[in-house]
Amino acid sequence: MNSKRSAVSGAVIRRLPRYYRCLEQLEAEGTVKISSRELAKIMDLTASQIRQDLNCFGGFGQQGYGYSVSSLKGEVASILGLDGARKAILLGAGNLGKAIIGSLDFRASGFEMLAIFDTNEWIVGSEIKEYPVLSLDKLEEFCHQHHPVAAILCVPKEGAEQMVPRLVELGVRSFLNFSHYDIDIDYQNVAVENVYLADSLMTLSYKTAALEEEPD
Amino acid sequence: MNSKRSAVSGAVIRRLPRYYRCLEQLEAEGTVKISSRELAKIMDLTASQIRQDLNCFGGFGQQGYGYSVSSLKGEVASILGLDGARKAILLGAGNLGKAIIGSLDFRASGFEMLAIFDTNEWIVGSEIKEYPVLSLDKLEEFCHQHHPVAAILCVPKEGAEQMVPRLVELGVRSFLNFSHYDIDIDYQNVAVENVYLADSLMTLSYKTAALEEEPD
DNA sequence: TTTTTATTGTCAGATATTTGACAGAAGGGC
DNA sequence: GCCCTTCTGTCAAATATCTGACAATAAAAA
Repeated sequence: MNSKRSAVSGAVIRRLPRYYRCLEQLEAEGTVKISSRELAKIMDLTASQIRQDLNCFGGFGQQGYGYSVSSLKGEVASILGLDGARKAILLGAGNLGKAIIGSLDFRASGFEMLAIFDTNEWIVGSEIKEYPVLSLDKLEEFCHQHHPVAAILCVPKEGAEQMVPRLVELGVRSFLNFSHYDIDIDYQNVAVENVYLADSLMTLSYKTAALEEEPD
Repeated sequence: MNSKRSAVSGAVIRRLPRYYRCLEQLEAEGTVKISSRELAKIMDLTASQIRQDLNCFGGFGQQGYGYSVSSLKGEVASILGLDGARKAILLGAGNLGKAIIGSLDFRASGFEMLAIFDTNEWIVGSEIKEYPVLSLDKLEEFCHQHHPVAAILCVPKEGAEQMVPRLVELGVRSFLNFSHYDIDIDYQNVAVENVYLADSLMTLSYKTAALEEEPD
């Protein structure tokens, strides 16, 4: 089933975490089975879309019954790679970096967070939520020793611009990018997930303005 | 030109902030004019798409010349409503809330941030980056007096679930939602922009796993 | 002033994504 | 054990989005 991975469209992939989240909650509520129709109602999608999305990876359902919540959750977790423990580091221990460290569960998302890097000598040597804060000068040394594959960039644009080639050189292959630097530059074999918070705020501005115009 | 607003697809709207960001940088670099082809190269899109995107709102270019960077930037700003000052509040002064307050420029994104609300009595009464932190108990009083139209939700899922109807009741019409509560529930005349940070991390996990599988 | 070149706005075709329809498999009642 | 109902997997049609092509137009060059 995983062999199809490359053929799966981005639209489907972006929905997977939401499926997972929803299944997690259903399981917590004690729901044992669910039909595509019920799930569609909860998630505000069409039943057809859900069946088609899941079928990109395999036939997890059973005709006349539906899907087993726990086993489907397991399948989605496996597709997303949440059962892995890929080594990751975070760069930039400012407000945003601290917020990310504090609010995301790396383990539950398939990563093992190793350390936080920053240039601020005042916090280097301390710990943030169990993770050591190291000096950026030690990046090379650290990477050669521990080989992290993923990096979370919570640094300003200029920082990211300099950091990305350096990290790629050190073997980091995937980036969660919170800076406003577009890592669209196509490195081969590098995965990027951009989160542009400022863009979201502007999109909200647009939507708010649109509301005022036509309160239909 | 704004009359077409409702007909514009979401795909186009989500690209607008990136256009704006790019034009801002070009202007800062002193670029006066730009053709769709040049812009396409910078943004890694097709020239055709750029021309079509912009034409949703009006013909801002000039044949044989291209687009004036500064005037196009102005047009995009106006489309996004960045020239406005819509009153906004932020709920939840935890790590994430502080990070959002610290890293986003509300004024530049069309909003006027009025205040931050939290339940933690230790910080109520203090200020975070010029904005007062108020008790959630004062929400009704505050809203009746100042009429904010937008709210940024940096609270946990349960908090958001309770807060949204309360805020809608108080006249808040648009939400930037960082909680994992899906405000898909269709209130009429309410705009929502969801930012699911945990989803982004899972998506990165998927992409990282995919890299390992086929390093082609 | 005329010609050449650059570049837009627009349209139609291509591609991607979503939806609706239905055959066939599995469960549940009688 | 048989029938009825439920529900999946899949296919084809509908819709949305993107791309390539080109006439029309403005600037630049001659």
